[in-house]
Amino acid sequence: MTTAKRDTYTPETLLTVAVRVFNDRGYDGTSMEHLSRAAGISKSSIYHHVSGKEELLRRAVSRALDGLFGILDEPGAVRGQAIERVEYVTRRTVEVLMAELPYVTLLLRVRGNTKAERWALERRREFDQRVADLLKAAAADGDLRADVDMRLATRLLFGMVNSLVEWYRPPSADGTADESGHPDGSDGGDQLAETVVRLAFDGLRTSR
Amino acid sequence: MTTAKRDTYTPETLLTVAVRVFNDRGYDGTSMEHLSRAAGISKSSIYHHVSGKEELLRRAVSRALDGLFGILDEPGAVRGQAIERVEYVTRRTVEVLMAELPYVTLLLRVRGNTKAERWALERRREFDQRVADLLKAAAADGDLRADVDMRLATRLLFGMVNSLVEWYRPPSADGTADESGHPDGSDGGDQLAETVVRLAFDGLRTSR
DNA sequence: GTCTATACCGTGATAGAC
DNA sequence: GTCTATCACGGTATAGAC
Repeated sequence: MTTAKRDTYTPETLLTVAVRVFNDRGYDGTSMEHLSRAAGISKSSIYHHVSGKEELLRRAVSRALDGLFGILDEPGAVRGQAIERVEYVTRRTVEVLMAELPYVTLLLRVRGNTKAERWALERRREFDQRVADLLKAAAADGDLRADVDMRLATRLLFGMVNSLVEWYRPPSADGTADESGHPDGSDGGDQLAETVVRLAFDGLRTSR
Repeated sequence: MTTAKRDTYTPETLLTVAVRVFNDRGYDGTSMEHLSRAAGISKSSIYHHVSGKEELLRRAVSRALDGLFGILDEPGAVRGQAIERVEYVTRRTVEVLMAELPYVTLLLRVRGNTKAERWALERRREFDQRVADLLKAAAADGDLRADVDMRLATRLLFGMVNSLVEWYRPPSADGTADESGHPDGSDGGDQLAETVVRLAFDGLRTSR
């Protein structure tokens, strides 16, 4: 915050490194040894900043959940027709996924083995439920197809949206083409969110 | 195979148990101790049947991949209009996911830390590529929307389809209602595959 | 085919010097 | 704030008796 060059770690900067490794090897597949090598400091130095592996996980999923729940309080999510709110939340969820990619990635992969993980799963279900309620309202308005259960529709919608974490890679900061195997959006920037919404709501087929 | 009651383990029956635990705790989060307790035999007895944890993983993802690649050789996937073949493969993928749920679940969660995992990832990409080619053909026919890159469309389609492993639970054998938190399809049986196809290709919105 | 006992190593975490 | 040294534990895997 104060110094220009951060040469020493804070819990924040350490988190950045840790989340990257967690996403690479999986949380359970990551040892403190792995983290220490990635951070360039010794194992014991890590314990100077955080209480252990699980605190890093807690901080990471917290950040992801804050981003997602924040959407539900935005004007576009609370005002207007249900169908418009649904599309808004969908679009914003894609945007939050892109903006907080590593944190959300970790959140979506949590299994529930520890207390922090179970808490994360519970809050995720809460978020899904809130969105499912929105879908139900839009269906009641006659704006979403009546032949499909809206809980199922919500699951499939999130399945599509959340899959972003498996393949989306942010454009590199220096205009260089990203050749990391997983290509980046290739849609020009925020266009991706719009594409996802159109595909989810209007379908893959040629518009009739 | 020969005896009616299997009281002793074979690699096959052991695999059934192991895959369940892997999916529950994550592969890396599962120790041989966990497996031995779930199987009701000692750790060392497991090594009598399989060479170790990774062989169990290899067998599991193999089975999943066989199921998926099998689809591409079925008549419905090789004959007819591209758009029809795409819908067929999509529907069948859902069905294979349901039929081989635990195995495919494990496949879809593989991270790439070991050789077996990297091989699985590679074959998955191969399958995705084959389907992406089908989508491109259907787009060239003018049957899929021209405003979306078909690689992106394939990813989102698989995102939706593959999400099944996160929430679909097979109906219980004894007709009892499934109250396991994650409700089962609730769509009557094979209807689910049809619903996914309709949602993916025609969208969530009311048909115009 | 299953067991107990054990080898051996990597794990998360701590102590204490600098 | 970082290090080296060390601990107790749990991990995979093996040996050999029954």
